[in-house]
Amino acid sequence: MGAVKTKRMPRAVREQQMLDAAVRIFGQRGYMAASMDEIAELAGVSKPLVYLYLNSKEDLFTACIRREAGALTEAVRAGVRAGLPADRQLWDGLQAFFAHTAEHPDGWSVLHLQARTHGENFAAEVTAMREEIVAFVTQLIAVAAREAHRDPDLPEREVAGLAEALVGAAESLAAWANATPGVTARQAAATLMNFAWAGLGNLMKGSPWTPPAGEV
Amino acid sequence: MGAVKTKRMPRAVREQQMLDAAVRIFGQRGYMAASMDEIAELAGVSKPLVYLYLNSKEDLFTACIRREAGALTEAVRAGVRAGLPADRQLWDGLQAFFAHTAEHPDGWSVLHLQARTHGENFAAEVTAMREEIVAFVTQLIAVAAREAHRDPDLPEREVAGLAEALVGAAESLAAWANATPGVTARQAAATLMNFAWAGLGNLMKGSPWTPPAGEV
Amino acid sequence: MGAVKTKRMPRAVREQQMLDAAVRIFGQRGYMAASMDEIAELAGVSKPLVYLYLNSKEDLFTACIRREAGALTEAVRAGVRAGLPADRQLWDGLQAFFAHTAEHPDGWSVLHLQARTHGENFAAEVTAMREEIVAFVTQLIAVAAREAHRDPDLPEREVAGLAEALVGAAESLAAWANATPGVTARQAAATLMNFAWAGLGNLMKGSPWTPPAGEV
Amino acid sequence: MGAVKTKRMPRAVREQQMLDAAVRIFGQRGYMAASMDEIAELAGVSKPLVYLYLNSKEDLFTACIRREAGALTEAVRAGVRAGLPADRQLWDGLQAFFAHTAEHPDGWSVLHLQARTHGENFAAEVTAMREEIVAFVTQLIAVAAREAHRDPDLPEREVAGLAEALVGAAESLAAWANATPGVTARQAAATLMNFAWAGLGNLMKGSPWTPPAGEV
DNA sequence: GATGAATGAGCTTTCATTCAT
DNA sequence: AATGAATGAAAGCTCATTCAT
Repeated sequence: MGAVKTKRMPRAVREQQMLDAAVRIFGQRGYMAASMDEIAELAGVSKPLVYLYLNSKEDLFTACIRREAGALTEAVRAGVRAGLPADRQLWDGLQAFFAHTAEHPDGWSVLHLQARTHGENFAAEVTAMREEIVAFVTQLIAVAAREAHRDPDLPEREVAGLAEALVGAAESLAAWANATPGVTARQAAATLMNFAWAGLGNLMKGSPWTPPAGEV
Repeated sequence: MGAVKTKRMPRAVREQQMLDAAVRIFGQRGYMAASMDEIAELAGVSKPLVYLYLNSKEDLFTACIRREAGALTEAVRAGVRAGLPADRQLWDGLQAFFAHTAEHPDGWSVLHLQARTHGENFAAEVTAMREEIVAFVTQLIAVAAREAHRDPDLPEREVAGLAEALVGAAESLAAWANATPGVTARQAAATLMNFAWAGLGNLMKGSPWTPPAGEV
Repeated sequence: MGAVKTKRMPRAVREQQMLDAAVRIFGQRGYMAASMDEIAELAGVSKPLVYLYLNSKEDLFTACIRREAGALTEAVRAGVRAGLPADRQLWDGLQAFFAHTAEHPDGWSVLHLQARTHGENFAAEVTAMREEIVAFVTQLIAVAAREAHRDPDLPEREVAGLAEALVGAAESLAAWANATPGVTARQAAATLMNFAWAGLGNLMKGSPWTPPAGEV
Repeated sequence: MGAVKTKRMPRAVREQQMLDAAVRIFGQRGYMAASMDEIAELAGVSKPLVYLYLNSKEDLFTACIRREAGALTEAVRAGVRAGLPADRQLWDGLQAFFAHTAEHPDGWSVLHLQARTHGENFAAEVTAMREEIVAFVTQLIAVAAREAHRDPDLPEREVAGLAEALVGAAESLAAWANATPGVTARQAAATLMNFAWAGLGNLMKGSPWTPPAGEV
């Protein structure tokens, strides 16, 4: 027959199907425009089952945010190896970040656009993840400063601002790379590394940052 | 007295009141969660009048976007004087940008968050404005390269990516500055200039970009 | 310049303009779907003026019905000359009726369709006119019976039913003639005369009614 | 007990209840004046259920038209037996028609008044049914002509006009019979048969059409 | 004689959510 | 484990109607 309506699956599996559907719908329509009807239909289940498992639209959306946030941080974490020089760690992390967002546009839409536009509660979920990433970058900058024997230390707030700017630039480039055909994750990462590490000033003088040799 | 229900005003005035109210509600609630009832009430008029003048929720939102986009670009334009060195122009422009977004948080929310999350038509309105700004920055980078006698020229796509990153970082810092008490527009602009002009690498070596002397 | 907005005209003229517009809109859109806005615009005046002169939507519609009913009965009356034989009077009246309805489709729509579909009050207005016409036809039938020396008289209710059927057939043919290209008022009248005067039975036997000679 | 709020019934049943209510309200108030609220209330359900099952006001109205049109043609069809003489078939059909319209005044109002006054789409639904009936009558007239050995044949357009007139007269008499106390379906049918078959001319001469003998 | 400004009331439609099985 | 049947509440939008000039 073909697309038989598969029935009676364990709860964990069903839940993932529902989240898959929800992320897709939320990512494409937006939180408010998404209807529980559509999500249930895409998930291939009845609406009451969605409510039985996920409780409410709010809870469902929160679950989506959490899952996608977890997946993204996990992808970045997996791309970075501690112990390497700071710029190498940043380079690896950025590549992982751009690759993941390119592969999961709906998830990225949920995190970057939808969650931030529909109330403090949802925004807070993303903020938590974002702060984790900002903290990682902050610490990388501090390490780099130490590696460069910078003295005195950069003021803390200054570092925070720089990390914020770096992360913001990355988020923005993710959208740009997704929207501009022919821009790969690697290119996006390289552009950002140049911008961040060498700075426009150095670029002008012809001394850009260069990707580490011997990479895949 | 105070908020007396003022009556019978010319259309142009009423329209501005409605846009004021709409920007506030849209900025705080989001496009979909905003109700025409609430907007009308905040504007101090009945709903039919809103429809009579602004036509529909979509048209009202578009009108908000256009007005706020115009105000923002105008503010930046007014902050920059052509003829000055590129870094000075960027510095002035960033200060104007951060000052304006700090003073009009709802307008900024409409442009940066709401308009991009609710359909291509709205997003296109913002994209138009954003491209204007990106073009301005792109040209500044090109001028800077010429001033620095960079040879050969930076590839075009590379410049586009850099401009994109710079603008993205600025947008991100605007939100950060608004949310972090004690961060002024000037400080946000300085952080970003450092990041962009000197680059993290130079910062590490202790040679940051410095604001031009003799400023207000 | 061209369509200058003519201003300040005597009340009677303005009222006719309004009724013209109203008949057109009511006839095409229907009573409920017609909006006072549209009528005022088509009449070239502001809405308050319509209310000043015609009072309310209901009154306006009633005024339309009365005017169009008057025009129709007047047209039929003008087509008939008393003193002629009954069939000649009927033939003349039918021609006048079909000619008038063909020339005033919106007015006919108001009378035949709209007025009967929107409440007893409006329907009653039309019924008054219709009864006048039915009475005229009833009397023609009675005259014809006398001319034919029919004995005994047809029962009254029977005559009423026949008149009703004749008028109903005429109304129906009016719509049919308007909708069927190439059918003239004269042809419609001839078809109905055949049907009514000769009857299908006679038609079958090859003895139809024939239009009176020496006509225009 | 009585009108207990019966709950939880199968969809098909509920749909019929909704159509019953809708025909009643549409028939009495008219399409536009009918409110979905009122229909839902009369059907004993909530408004969302009406929309869930019938989709929209337009679709609901169309469903009403279709159901009532089907019921009417079915009633007429059931009243007529092929193989009998043409006048007998017409006589039977008319009786069935007048009986059905008398028993379902709201349905008849929907078909005859409302559907024709509110847009081409609705009118087209009725026109389809009406054409079926006109075609039936047209063919009866043709058969009658053959039975009477009429030579030459009546021109086609003439027959069409006659059928149109006959049907129009029937429609008109239906309203008249409903509104005139004491007029039965049988009497209405007899009046129309006289009018149509004998013609007024023959009636005058005292040779009316007579109902077939030995009828129920 | 004529109008720009304004509104109360009501309409169709949709949605998140629950009940009974 | 799963669903067909059902709804309270609210949203966007329109309309006949009036006020103040």
